[in-house]
Amino acid sequence: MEKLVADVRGQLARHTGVPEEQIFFDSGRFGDFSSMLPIRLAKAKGADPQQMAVGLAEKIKVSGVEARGEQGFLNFYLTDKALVHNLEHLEDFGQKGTMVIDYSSPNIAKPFSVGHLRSTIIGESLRRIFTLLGWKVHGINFIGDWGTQFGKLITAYQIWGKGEVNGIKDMFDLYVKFHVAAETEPKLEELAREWFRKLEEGDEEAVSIWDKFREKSLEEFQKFYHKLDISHLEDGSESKFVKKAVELVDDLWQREVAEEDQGAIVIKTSTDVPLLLRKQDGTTIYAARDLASAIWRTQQFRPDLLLYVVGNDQKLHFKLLFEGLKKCGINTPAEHINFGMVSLPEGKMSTRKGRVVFLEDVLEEAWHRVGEVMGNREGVSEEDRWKLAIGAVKFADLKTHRTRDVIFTWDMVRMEGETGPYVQYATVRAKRIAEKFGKGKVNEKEWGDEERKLARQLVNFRMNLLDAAAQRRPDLIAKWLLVTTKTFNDYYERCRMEGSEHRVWLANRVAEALSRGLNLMGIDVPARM
RNA sequence: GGGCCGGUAGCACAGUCUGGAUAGUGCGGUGGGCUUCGGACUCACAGGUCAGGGGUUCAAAUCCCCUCCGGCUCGCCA
Repeated sequence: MEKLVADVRGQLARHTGVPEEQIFFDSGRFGDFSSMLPIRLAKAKGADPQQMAVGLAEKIKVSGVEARGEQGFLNFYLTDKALVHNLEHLEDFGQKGTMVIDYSSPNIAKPFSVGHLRSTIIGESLRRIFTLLGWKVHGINFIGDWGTQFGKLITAYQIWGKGEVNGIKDMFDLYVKFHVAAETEPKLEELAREWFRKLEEGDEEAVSIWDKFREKSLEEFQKFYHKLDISHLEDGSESKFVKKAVELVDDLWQREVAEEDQGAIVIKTSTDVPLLLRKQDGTTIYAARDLASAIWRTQQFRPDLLLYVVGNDQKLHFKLLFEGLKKCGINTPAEHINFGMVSLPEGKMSTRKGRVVFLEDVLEEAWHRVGEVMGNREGVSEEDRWKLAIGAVKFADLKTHRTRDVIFTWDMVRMEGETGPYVQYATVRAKRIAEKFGKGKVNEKEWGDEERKLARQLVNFRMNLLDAAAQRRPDLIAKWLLVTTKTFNDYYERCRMEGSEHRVWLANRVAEALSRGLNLMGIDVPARM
């Protein structure tokens, strides 16, 4: 498909003199892809757009593509034969480079909320998308398990928590208690700083308490990863880079890449804010560990690309970090894959104010709602039910434009309309047809407009996939899934598959394509629903 | 105050990069479709000053400028 598009673009460029990189195609509505180039050119020359479109259409000779001049537009239609060929090679991609994607990266001692979900789900989806495209992808979980807040936590533990910390909720209570008490007892902050310094110096007691917190938190995270089917994340915890960060800062200072400023160590940047690496009290801050980690990643994996799936609120941090990386001599392209922040109708989420939605509750609600829709339908296993619940949650999160802020409502676990279960339902249907009527047989000669429309939509997958990868936007795949589902449902409504080999064949292609698309969202297809 | 992002139907959103064909989709509302290859489906209708104003253009939701509203951010947190 891309090859055909590229060929058309090349010929168009040759015949018009417009550089290839200025030729863009719209896709979908008219033909398989289309261009408004004739209108632009005709305008410049004062010619008639439609005549120009027809003239250009005659000049484009790409096998498998029919060009038509329509209302001043150039619309390109794949021939039936080309459509079939593409349907049979929807997933052939060559080998690409290596990349490292930083995603999920929750903070320990804090509950997993719907806010943390986005990085995990978007990152996982990107990992799958790039893997399909032939990239070697390393997913890194930069778990937030270091920093001043652990000094606070240890302080709180010493005062109120002895021996009674069994889960994240307990840790969080300690954290909240500390903040409340610190308002009237400024000494606590000092104590916390002291404990953090001890921790960073490897003090036995501090480390053992910290270790306990860490272990309990990770246990809880693991539960979610299992449930969400996240299994390719490598542990790249922040704490692993403490020593490296300390050494790095010293080294950068000696080499005068970093400099002292108001008692702290910083790297100057193009903005008026420097990249702060070490505080006045001599302890490092997370930027130093981020930097050390990034350097480690480039040495360890030799990647062509570094991706960081982290929220909008850290845009400035990554701008500074990437500048710092360059100054350290790392020239690997690095991108901040920012995503929109989740808030509640009442306002910003705040765990401390109890204004937060926990992931656990969302999954439970989804599970509950699947049950409501399911009624007492038979043949739906426990496993299938979870696939639907998870499908609803993941799809709801992935379908909005990546960078857009989202307001959480319980619509997230809806089961009808533009939802995961809607797509899953169509996929199950298509699969059932395959089970019942077999593989069918390809025969495009029997195609009518209905078949063509469906085939076009399926073939469109490749362009959407490439777009989604290029823009790092899983939501584009989600959109494609919705349109494909709608197209298939429409087809299903009008055309009987039974007794028609070529239609059964097409239904098989639908089942494959939808399953693949859902897989890229991290969503499984249930056997029954 | 500076920087970045957003404002499209009652609600949630796509479309903005790269101006162009009738501004789309879902939820909610109203009214239809089961002699079913699975109704978590489907069809139709109602619903729009594309925040407001100005500009560029044959053509603006889309590009430029101004204003208003909301979010994020602006070194010793992560």
